Amino acid sequence: MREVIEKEPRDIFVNYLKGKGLRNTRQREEILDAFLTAKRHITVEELYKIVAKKDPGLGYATVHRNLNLLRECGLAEEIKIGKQKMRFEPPFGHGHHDHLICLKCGQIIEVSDETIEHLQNKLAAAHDFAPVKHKLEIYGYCGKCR
Amino acid sequence: MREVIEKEPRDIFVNYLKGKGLRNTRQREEILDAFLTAKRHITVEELYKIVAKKDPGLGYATVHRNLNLLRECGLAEEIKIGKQKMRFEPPFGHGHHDHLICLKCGQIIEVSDETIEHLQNKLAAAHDFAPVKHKLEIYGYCGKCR
DNA sequence: TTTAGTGCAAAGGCTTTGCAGATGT
DNA sequence: ACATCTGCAAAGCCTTTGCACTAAA
Repeated sequence: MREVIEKEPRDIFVNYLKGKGLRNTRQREEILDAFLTAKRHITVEELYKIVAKKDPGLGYATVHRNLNLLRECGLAEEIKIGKQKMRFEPPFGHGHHDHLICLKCGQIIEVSDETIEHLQNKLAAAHDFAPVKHKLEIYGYCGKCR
Repeated sequence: MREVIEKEPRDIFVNYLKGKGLRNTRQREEILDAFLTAKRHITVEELYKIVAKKDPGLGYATVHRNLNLLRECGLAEEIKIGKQKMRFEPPFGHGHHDHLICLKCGQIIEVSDETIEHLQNKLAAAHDFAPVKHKLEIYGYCGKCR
């Protein structure tokens, strides 16, 4: 009676591939798995090392190519803080991208609050904008570094 | 009777230089001016072209070096969206870093709302965190692209 | 005059691309 | 079978660095 709504990251990816006539390969599975399982904010190099450990022949370029696909379909987002390397962020908690970021030690605390959904809709409505998702980053100092 | 509180971007920069025993040069002035005057989210190349027009001998490396200083003292922030080039964002509206970003055309609408200040303090308080500033990005589709 | 800054060019570091062989569909 | 993928290595693109000269303080 109804289509399965694509909700799981894996489904989103597979559907995206299908929609573009792309194929699903062993390497794609491995990279997707590693990415989704990873700690937050993984670098390309970290991801490469993880997959290369299981699949030593896998190439760096393949990681890049697939990370680009993951970004295109909305599963990966780049973030860069200060001089740190670029990192890719997996989709946490179904659209919760709210972070407290320590300016000193770089620690990132993930938080969540409903208020922001309302705020999002309110701001969007005021600017003829259809919101899809948001990202909130609060910079400051964590308990240890204060 | 009282010190001038460093508030203007220019003062922040000059004080930062002083504090580190660095010098103020013609090139620094030009780059700072161009950066502060620039449209939002300028790329290194765009900034280079602006200053190089006024001062043809000025080198690319100098722009980079000074952009790094601007970042170190908190005046410049890197942002990257999708496959776009890295951009540097000047400090707008005294700490307002709230954007509506169109997923299709890439347009960035700057917005501002007080609610978020409260939200920031609330979230920070709940995690033993001392907030300094925030950045909110709402992704979606603008009126034209909807 | 002393030390940091600049410009240039070379070096680095990371991402993308070209190609031949491998592999989903 | 046919078009896409992969792995490798080369090419590209920015950013950073080394050095001799210039210029703030």
